[in-house]
Amino acid sequence: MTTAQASGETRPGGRTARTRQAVLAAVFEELGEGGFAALTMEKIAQRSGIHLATLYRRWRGVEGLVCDLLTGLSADVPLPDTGTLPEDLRVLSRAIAVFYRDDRRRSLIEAVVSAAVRDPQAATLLRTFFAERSELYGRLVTRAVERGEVPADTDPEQVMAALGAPFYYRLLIARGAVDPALAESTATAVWAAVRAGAYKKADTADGTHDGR
Amino acid sequence: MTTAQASGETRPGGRTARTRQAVLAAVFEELGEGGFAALTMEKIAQRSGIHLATLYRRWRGVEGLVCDLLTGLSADVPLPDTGTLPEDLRVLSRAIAVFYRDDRRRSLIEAVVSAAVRDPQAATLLRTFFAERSELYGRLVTRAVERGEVPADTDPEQVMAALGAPFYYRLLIARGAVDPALAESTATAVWAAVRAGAYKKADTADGTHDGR
DNA sequence: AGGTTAACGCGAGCAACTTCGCGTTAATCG
DNA sequence: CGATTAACGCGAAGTTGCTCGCGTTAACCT
Repeated sequence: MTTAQASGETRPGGRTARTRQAVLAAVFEELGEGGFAALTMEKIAQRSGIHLATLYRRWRGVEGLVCDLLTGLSADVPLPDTGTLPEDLRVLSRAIAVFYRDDRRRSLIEAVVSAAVRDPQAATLLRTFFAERSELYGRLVTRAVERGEVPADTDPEQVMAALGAPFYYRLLIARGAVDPALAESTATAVWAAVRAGAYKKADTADGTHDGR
Repeated sequence: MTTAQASGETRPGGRTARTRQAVLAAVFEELGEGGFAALTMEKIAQRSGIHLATLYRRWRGVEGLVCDLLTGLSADVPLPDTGTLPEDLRVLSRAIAVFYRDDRRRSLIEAVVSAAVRDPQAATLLRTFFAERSELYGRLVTRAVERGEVPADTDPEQVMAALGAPFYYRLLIARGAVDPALAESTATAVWAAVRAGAYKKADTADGTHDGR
């Protein structure tokens, strides 16, 4: 009891981090070849060189793996700031389209959505992940409100959901390619809808919008 | 060889149809309680009273079951015809929202999307199913074009995709309830976008738009 | 440097899912 | 009405996926 490390300490440095990186890299590459359907624990073990039992111990299964990969997916898409909302929307929309041109990223989203249907833990992760993104990119809208470009009670999160929705419809339902045309039409549509006041706050609840 | 029924004939009448109906009903109810995650072949066998081996023989697995159920899902949503496109869009949007208030329907869509990620056959089914629906409800837009309400080269299928997208985003990504507010904002947004000409045909291809 | 103990490698063992062969039931037709 | 044969019921066998116990490696601390 003289030592400080005592009982159940976690040990994140060195080897642990290295195996994690190797495994997640293997998952990402494997997703590129055959998608989630072909994603077997055994294949990942082979490709990463990490033993099968270790994978099950740390990640429980393929659901856990893709979830971990999603959280580690850095926000490669920068926050646009062109000065006007329609341009910001267009830039962001194009960036999303480019983002999903990569089969590995596309398959990753498919995988997490599929996992979320089966596993409540994955569902929570997915929800919070996109909520954070919506909040982050919602700054575009907040700035536009401050500039007086759009109605003052425009809800940034609704706008960002509207911007993303067509892409995920294309990915998951229509199951077609995410092409530049989709990016353009989506940006145009959202801008028109925002101007028309389609995304006002508290459509369902009444009152108490902050008077700041 | 004198008989006409000869070799490998299928036999759709009577018992076969009855078991199919019993099984699909069991799947539908089971989806209501616990969703796709809790959908086990054995549970369906118990609830429907059909033997496990029969289920595997006819449907291969849970993916096949939910796919069959989707195709049998009759179009309960009628085609609106109020006289103006914005009203038609609003009525249809509300109908979709009501449609997905039923947990069984919601879980069914989740299940098929999840299955489509894993099974190419389910993916094809999903794509064609929604393509047919888009084509069907696209008549709303075609009529509006004929009335001169919207730009002549408005693409009906794009409009219908735009109308559906926010609901599936809510269902699959945000994983929240489909509330009336979503229906209203979606209808308003799509109408504004259509007026702004966001959904013109052949954004990606050049030239040769038909001169009628 | 040396001790302690997470984290990993390894193979066997367990459990759930899926399929197979055969006998039985009930559509379909002469 | 009687013959034929899909489709189904039944239990057992086969396969896959996952877990467990134990020995080994290498971080972390003094």
